[in-house]
Amino acid sequence: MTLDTDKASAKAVPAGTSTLDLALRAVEYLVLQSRPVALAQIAEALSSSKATIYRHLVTLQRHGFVRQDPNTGRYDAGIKLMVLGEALRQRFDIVSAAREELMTLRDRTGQAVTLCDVIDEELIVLELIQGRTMIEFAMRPGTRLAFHASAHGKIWLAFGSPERSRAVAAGELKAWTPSTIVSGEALLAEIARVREHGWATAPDQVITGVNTLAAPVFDHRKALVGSIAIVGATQFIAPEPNPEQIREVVGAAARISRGLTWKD
Amino acid sequence: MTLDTDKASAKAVPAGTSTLDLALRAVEYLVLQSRPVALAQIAEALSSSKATIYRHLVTLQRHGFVRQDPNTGRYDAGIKLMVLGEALRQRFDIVSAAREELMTLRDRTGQAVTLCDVIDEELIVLELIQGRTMIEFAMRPGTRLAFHASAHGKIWLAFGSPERSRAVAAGELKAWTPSTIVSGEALLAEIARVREHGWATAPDQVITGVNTLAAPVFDHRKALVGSIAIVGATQFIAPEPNPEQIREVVGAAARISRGLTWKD
DNA sequence: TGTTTCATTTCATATAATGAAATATCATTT
DNA sequence: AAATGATATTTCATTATATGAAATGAAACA
Repeated sequence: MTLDTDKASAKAVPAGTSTLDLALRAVEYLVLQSRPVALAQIAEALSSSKATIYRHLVTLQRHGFVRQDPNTGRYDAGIKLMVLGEALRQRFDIVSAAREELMTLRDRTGQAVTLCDVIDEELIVLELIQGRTMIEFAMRPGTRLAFHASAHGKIWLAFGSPERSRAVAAGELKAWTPSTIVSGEALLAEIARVREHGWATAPDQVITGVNTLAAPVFDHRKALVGSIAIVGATQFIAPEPNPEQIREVVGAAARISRGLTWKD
Repeated sequence: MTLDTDKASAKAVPAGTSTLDLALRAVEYLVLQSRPVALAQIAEALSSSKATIYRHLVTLQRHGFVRQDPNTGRYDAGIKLMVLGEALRQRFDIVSAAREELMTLRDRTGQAVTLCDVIDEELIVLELIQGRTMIEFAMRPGTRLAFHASAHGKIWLAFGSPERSRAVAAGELKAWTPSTIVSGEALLAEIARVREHGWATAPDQVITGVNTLAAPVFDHRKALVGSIAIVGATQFIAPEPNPEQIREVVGAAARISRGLTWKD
């Protein structure tokens, strides 16, 4: 039917509720602000009336998504978002399946360890086992990573669907540091190398002075379900990591994979 | 005007939007489920129609609060909750102000370190610097703690508003372990002791075999703005902690307090 | 005491959410 | 290859309910 195309171009809103849309925008707006904001300001930012926003805030507050500063009466994002975020994170099977191996990996390598998963084409940090450095604060659970500029991402490009790697290589490749791979061709070559080796690195490609060494986790059907990595200063994880580090990371990933075998 | 009272008793809903309320209940429902659920099931659980829920889910999905399983078409909570949760956590001033001291404290004591704050009368873990044990997984940022059954909580009762400690002592005191303080009288005595010492412990009171040693962080006006603690096996943090541990925790708390002095 | 800055409530209006039922889509089974 | 069953999705008439302008209230400030 050609109507679909017409509709899509004419009215970009196929279904949904505008009331809810406004309310969600209010929540996101509040999270972005760094301090509580006045009702009038929210209403103006969303080009809506104070009364409307007010009623939404009341409902949002009742659910804990929004809070009101007891002193100033201004509104702010509520802690429910933090609580729900953590509850959601815990729900990923791989998080509990990998936990012990990740701790062991950190203790054996001395570096911070991260676990990532792709959810709706977004590369998300699900777990961080801290080392002794501060760099890892950039790798908190809930953080989104770039496919082309992270060791985790390269694992997902090398062992995930070909569509994804093609799409990423063809898209815009933002440079985070001077070392970030920005050419599609170079990226595809790097992906091939990663596939061959079975592990990936990203020296100076996310943060200068920091390197990551990642390996893939598969389920019983050989489908990629996660990636794990050690993260540390280039001083500890060289651009060409030492064989023992590689063995540790790849080995831990393989053991987690094995642990997933008997699962659905 | 007496009408207010009448209204309040007759209709408990003073303001707000029912549409939004339904949508938020849908989000919370999805977070609670451990797997994606079918539209019909959500509609039934919230006693609403499929069409209504569908449209809400579309909007929620557009904002990332909800995702749809590409294979089954079923709905699930979206990662936006995780991303927003982490963004929100970062916004608390005390988190960045305390970061370095907390790292130092962990390195000097060898134990995991936590930072808590009270937001809208809820005691929330805002930061966790991991040690080498697994117990700390129960103390992730976003976790809610009980005032009467945690070292952090006792700090907030001892150095916070008298109304709070009175209310908590008078309320129900849930027993998490056999060692949890369940009598209001005993709790008040404990609070007095904490206030006198300047630090609190909770041996076996949250999880058996685990102890916590907490101290208060104040702002320039001597108002309580946070609490920090070391968390570890009772083996490492005795019910009566050794003087050095106490000195470390109380000292770190004092330094963080001092760091807040020049701030608003 | 007057002034500003907020939140909150009221009320008439029509916008926009609603539910029942029809339809589409897809995977799996026969 | 056709049938089945699970699911999402769209349609449409109806009115419930979200809406905005303006009035009010409350509190902090000078």
